[in-house]
Amino acid sequence: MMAGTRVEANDSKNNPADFALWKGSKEGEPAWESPWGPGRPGWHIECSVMSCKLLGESIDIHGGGLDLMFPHHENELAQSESSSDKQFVRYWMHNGLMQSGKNTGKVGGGHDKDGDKTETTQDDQITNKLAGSAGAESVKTAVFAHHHPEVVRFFLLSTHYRSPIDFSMENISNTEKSMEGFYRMFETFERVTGTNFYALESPTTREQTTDLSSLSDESKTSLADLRDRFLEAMDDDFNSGGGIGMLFEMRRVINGFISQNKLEESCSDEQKSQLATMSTLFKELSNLIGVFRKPVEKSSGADDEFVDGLMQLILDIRLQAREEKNWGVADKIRDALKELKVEIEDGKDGVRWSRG
RNA sequence: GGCGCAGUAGCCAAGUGGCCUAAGGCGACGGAUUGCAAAUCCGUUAUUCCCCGGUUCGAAUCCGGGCUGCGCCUCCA
Repeated sequence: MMAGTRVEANDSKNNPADFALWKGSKEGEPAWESPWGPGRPGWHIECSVMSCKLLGESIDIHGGGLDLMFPHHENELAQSESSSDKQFVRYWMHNGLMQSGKNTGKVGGGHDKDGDKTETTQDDQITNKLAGSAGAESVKTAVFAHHHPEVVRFFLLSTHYRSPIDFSMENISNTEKSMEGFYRMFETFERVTGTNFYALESPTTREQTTDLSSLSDESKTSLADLRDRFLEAMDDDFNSGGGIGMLFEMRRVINGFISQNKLEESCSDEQKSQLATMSTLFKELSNLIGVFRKPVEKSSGADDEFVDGLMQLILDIRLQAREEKNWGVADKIRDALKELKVEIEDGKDGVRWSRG
């Protein structure tokens, strides 16, 4: 590092590489007595101390944003090892920063980069909120108001942790859309087997991995291959994006099994059990990255008795119209409901509806 | 100015020397299915990986030089 290239070298330092271990406290700040007067630990000390106290003098993995490499992690390393005389960290994992197309900069940090604010989009508003001082709390209000945390998690995992990720409502919506197919698959699973996907007991260790021996050779081979590739990706520096690709492929295999054998129409006990095996493997792997562990609660009043009653009435009328081949009325009802963000699907075994 | 990260299809994104005539998702288009849709399944959608050189039998992947975006080199954490 070239000391003092951007900021004047500080005269009070004996060495330009020196950094503050202890800071004098300002008005109103918590302070402790010390040989140098009332003060508090410097930022780097806080982390060294907490890490040492809670995790020991040596730890396996230290994570953090790329932006903290210098000076924070380097200083932590220097002081921790000077103090303990032991290796502080075995592996450093630095994640790429989240950035947002226009108003770039790190999201949720303490810096206030003033960009030219010529026009304001929804993304800008949210980005501005994220970059504000309220930090984590505003992330919650801004993003989680529109998207379930599971979607946000999936979004973050869809790219490699070391890569920068572009934050935008469009990108998150895209992720949400891509995930709908998974939730629909779980619903189909329940219709076919009569049991809930989330109730499946899936293994949590590699040794106990789901036993695929009851499956046909074809499904067994493709699923085992996808499992191997998933684990290979995750073993390779936590390549969650690569792993997620395998999850999508497993979805296709499972949906294909359901579709080819017309399981929605009739399903033998053996087929139910095979479907459960496939889904268990899917659950095993997806749970590894922390998704699809528990049901996502419906946001709108899906279990509202009044709404249910009304919907039942409307769908009965539409069913009658369809039986009389009165497509005009049937389609009018479907279109009108769509306007109200209620989706209708005519399945083999009846009509399904869902609020968007 | 120094150091670091990134640049892959319309968009998102994996792949970092031969398995790449480059996963997967979204979108688009065709087919099966459907009364029509929706959902699902099948197929098509990058001879090419920011640009220019080089190394190599072989490069998206390595090296050199550009261009572009971002981070750090301040305070705060």
